[in-house]
Amino acid sequence: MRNRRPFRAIKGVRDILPPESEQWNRVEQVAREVFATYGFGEIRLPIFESTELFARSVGSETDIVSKEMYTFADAGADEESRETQISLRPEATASVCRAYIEHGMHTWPGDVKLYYIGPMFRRERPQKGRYRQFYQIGAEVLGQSDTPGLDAEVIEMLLVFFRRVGLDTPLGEVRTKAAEDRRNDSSSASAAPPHLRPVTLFINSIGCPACRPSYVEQLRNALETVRDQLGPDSQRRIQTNPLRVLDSKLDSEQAVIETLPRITDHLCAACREHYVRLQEQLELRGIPFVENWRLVRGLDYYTRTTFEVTAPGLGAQNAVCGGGRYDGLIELLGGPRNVKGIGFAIGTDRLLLSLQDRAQPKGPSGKAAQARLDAFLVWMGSAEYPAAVRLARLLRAAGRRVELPHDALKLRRALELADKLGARFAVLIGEEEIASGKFTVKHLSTGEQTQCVEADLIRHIQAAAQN
RNA sequence: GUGAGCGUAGCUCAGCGGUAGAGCAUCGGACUGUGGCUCCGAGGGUCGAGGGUUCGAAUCCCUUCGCUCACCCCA
Repeated sequence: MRNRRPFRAIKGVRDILPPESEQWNRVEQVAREVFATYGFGEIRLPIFESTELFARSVGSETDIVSKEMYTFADAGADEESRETQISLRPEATASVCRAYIEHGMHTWPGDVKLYYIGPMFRRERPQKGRYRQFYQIGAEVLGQSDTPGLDAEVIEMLLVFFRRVGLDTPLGEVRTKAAEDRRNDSSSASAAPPHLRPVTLFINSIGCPACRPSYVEQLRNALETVRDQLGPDSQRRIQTNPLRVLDSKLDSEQAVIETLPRITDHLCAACREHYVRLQEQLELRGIPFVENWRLVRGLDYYTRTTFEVTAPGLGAQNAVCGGGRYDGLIELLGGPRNVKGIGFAIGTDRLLLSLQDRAQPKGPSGKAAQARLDAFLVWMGSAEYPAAVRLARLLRAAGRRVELPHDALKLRRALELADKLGARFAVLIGEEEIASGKFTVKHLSTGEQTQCVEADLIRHIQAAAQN
């Protein structure tokens, strides 16, 4: 603490340090594997885009665009250019759509399935599970198809991922005839114990340009009649965005909101049909869901299907994933007509929070627990150092994790360090070892010590690492 | 943008008017080629910052900054 004002991370951003960063890599790796089995390929996107892209797609009246984006003028750009205003991406669906159009992906065979992994930026007040730089794992399907089976498969993939990564995710088997018969045979239905607090899937349909406007008008009228029972935020939204009133959390507004007209009662025939069939498709896949007519996503581009997954252990911000269908977005951004889209975004920070919330105090803890060292090389004098360097290179080439101190340490000190770093073996390289050509290998948890030549030593350490 | 709680050593915290402490961690010693245990010792703080009250402030008051949680909104 020498400096008067040491540098600190900017508000709302944070470092993810080694033991935890391994979990992040694991989670992201599972996503890659699961998504690949569903035919998705990774798209790597720019961190910033034209501000206009987000204004058009997410919606210029949304909170995200109107007050949460990190926007700046690109210094080198032409004053007249539309590209002058740049924003750090607050979400990635807009970028995926831009890339889809830019690269003519509508000519690709079949549906275009893409996933992305990376940071997003929103200038909000930080709180538990919410950061100004946060991370998302997202997936999008773009193409001609808008069949509910596709929506259901995207949700299935999401839940398979959650389960693989270790969240308690209720996910039954696919309901074939044979599966139904088996189910009926077993007398006791195996309901999940309530204390497990599994993730919950909420679904809704928010209609399409054919039916939503008239519903919004009805809702607005209904809201006007109860205006005096609403708080200032909700009163303001009666004009700006009546749908947003629905997901208010104010206790004082809950009773009134329950009396409002519900969009699911005002869908057009096509949207109604789509929503009903979505539910059938979810049931077919053994996916439990909860209808939530108040689930209104905050982005303008959504149509029909919207969904959200909440997980335990997260505080007030308990949504780990949000998603939905956005059938008009590609065209809105100047792309080809009739390209439909559906996708989701998982909040990685929140996912990790929920995983860490599960009690899991097994095994060694601390720095030593994660990346376990296979060997700590102990050399006694500068004459033995070259032999240690050579051995380190050989062991590492074999894939072992090796620590080689580069300053002379007393033996006592070296073994103590090896122990603290959680090494499995200490290899002693001193005068005796050089003279005999045999290294001394000490197994640190048992204290057993043996002597062996280089080839045997490597085999020995390899073998122990395989279990 | 609004509200509440909290800021003392690297970490977790005690002290709450009399001039800075503990545990853990780090480093050294007891212990010259044998770690985990024990014992001894050391380093490390403008008690978040600024102002006020007082003979005297880490302690009381005000302001400010930071962190956390919540509202808002979203992942």
